[in-house]
Amino acid sequence: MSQNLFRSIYHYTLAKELISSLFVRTFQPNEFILKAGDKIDGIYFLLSGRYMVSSLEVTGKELLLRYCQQPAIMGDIEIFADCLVVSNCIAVEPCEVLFIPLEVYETNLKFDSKFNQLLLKELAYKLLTCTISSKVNALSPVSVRLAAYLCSVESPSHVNQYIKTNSLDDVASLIGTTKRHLNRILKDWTEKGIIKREEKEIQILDWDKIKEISENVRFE
Amino acid sequence: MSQNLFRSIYHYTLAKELISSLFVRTFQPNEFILKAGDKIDGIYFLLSGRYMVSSLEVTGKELLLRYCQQPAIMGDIEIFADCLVVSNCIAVEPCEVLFIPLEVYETNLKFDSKFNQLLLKELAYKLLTCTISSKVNALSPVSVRLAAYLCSVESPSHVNQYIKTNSLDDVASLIGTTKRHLNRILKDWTEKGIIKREEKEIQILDWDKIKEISENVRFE
DNA sequence: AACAATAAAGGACAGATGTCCCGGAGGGAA
DNA sequence: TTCCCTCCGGGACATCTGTCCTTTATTGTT
Repeated sequence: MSQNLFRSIYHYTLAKELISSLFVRTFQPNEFILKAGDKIDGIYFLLSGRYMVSSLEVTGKELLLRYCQQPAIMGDIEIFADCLVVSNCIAVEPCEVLFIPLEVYETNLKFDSKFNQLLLKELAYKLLTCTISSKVNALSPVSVRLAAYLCSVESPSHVNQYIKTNSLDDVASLIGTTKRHLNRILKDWTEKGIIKREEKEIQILDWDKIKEISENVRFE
Repeated sequence: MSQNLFRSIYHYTLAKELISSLFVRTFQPNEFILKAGDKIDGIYFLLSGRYMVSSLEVTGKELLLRYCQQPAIMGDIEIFADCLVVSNCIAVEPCEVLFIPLEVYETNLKFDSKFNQLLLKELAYKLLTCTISSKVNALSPVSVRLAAYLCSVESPSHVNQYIKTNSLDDVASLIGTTKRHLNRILKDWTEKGIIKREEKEIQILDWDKIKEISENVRFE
């Protein structure tokens, strides 16, 4: 998919103003790539790294919508649904992002059907996964969502079976529950020997069990 | 939006094979327009009527994803995410649907940027609403979801404040709960004079109250 | 070191929701 | 009419989850 992207953009390398208007931004972990409520200024293509998408509720709760890795596009919903940024996009690893200003899209890429196909594919994929997580949120208990969260967070940089709980409170609001309840579940898992808690970290002793509990749900 | 659709399609009225390959299908209430698991054969544009989108869970539960009215497009997710039909689309009113076979899209419309913009807009809109319902499913109690369901179902043909409960069981699974629990809520509302139950129907006495309970959530 | 401020874990309780099941109403067949 | 079957509403109970609060651990300050 990313090849298509570059092939598609490559068409325009002859147009100097296009080349010069594209640039790569980098974001550090916990940095906002997009912030809910902001006005959208272009299309963002993730080149490397991982970010998470979450939304802030009226209740003050933050709800995790999904984790994304390359290829992933930000800003598409807002541009086509013509609305303000609806969800926060927050880097969880250092992220390189190719930025295409809105004007450049409007004047150059809007009429490129290859590029549009790329956008269509991305939106369809997002919708597919959103549909799934909508169902999960409706029907799965917290233990499943927590296991799914752990599986989703697992990444090459975490192979060491340690998950930094960037505060249990955060994790709780991300999956739509409370710290109190997470503690209950973690205690239960500890007694069953699935995990071990030490310091501020959770050590997963039995990944297979966690995966089993997650019922194959993933936030991605 | 539908004007755009027709303008976009109008471009091709000179191509006889295109004209002859487009046709309108009609579906009666409760008839499947798309059935989960089927192979997708084209793009469907709703011209009139209403349908609902629901998905069948492994648990055997059916979960309501949204209600749709014109303008609405079916088949786009499946075509662009290249997958089998993911959700059932079931007519709830007589529906007229313009059908564009996949080959016609591939050979004629795929390169029409106006048409693609239309598709992008639709997908972005769906994603926006799906994001919202995902949050609702995660954070709203059943009473809110039930009120929201009633408000979503309310339509010109239902002005008479009667909602046919196409079996409480159906409604229950649609909003991701059980009939038992719906009965609890309905009993409570009855005692508060918000509704009245008679025969197999629910009469809404106080729409304002229902709307208040729904917290502005809608399945559409 | 002693104290104060803050955060984390978990107990107690309440409310929301699911499961199981029973009894009554309605409808069809003999 | 009588019997039987099915469906519906709701009681009883269990489980899941949230809220409130206490206790303990941790960290920073003097």
